Amino acid sequence: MYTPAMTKIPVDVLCCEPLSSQDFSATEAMDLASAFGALADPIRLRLLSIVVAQDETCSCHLEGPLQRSQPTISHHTRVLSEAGLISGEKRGRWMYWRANPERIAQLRSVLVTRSLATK
Amino acid sequence: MYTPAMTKIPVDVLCCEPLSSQDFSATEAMDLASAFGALADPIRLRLLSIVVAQDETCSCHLEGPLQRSQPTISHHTRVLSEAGLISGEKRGRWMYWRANPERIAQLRSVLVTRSLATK
DNA sequence: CCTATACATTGATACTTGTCAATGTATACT
DNA sequence: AGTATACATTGACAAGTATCAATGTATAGG
Repeated sequence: MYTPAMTKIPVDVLCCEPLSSQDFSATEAMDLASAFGALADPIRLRLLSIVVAQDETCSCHLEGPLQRSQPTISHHTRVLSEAGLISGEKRGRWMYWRANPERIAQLRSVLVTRSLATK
Repeated sequence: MYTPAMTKIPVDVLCCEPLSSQDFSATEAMDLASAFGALADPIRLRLLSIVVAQDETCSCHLEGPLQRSQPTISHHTRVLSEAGLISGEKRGRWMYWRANPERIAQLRSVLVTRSLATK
């Protein structure tokens, strides 16, 4: 609302308190943003959901449920892996993927509803 | 590991159990992916961190800390708003932003380390 | 060796995105 | 009315991305 008494108050006070500090450093924000970027694709979200739900998941069993070609699945596992969300181990001809709970928990800890400084 | 006894076992058993169900529907994954996409930018992460830490945040006090032009700030608040992560209210000439705790909590609940089905 | 398999890489294409200058719009004060 | 302010929108451009066909690489079995 706007009352006549406010008309003489300086603009920055009228608007809101100026911001003094930031919770994230620029580099920290870049790392987290790229990790969230790995989750910013429906195929990768469903892929991660499958990997999390299972102890180990073979790449060969992702193409079917996710309805994507082998190179595309390989691309998505690579993105999730480089984001630190999953880790792969090759045994024989097969590639096995596991979720990285610590990294997932780190992203979860960022999604607070009070202040991101209390992470 | 690979033992001689395994050599006669069919490939799909050797590899791992085939996947039967999926935790996310395609449409559900798309909604969540776009929301995570809103977090996939360091400027927006820092912007959200500021908005969460304060009761209300005026757009005019974001350009300085985030070192971005006014149209760019407007763009990012719009992306976060359309993702449901923040809500804006215009009072007079100023735009005030608040965090949406429910939406943030929804994203947090997706980042589980056991099974995404138990969200 | 030779073939088949599982996955990675490359190349190409269409689409999306972050950024800002320029411009538009609504509000507030004179 | 006229001017200044706060923000949104448009347009343009460079950079990034999701996808798959084609190809490369390593492993397993005959």
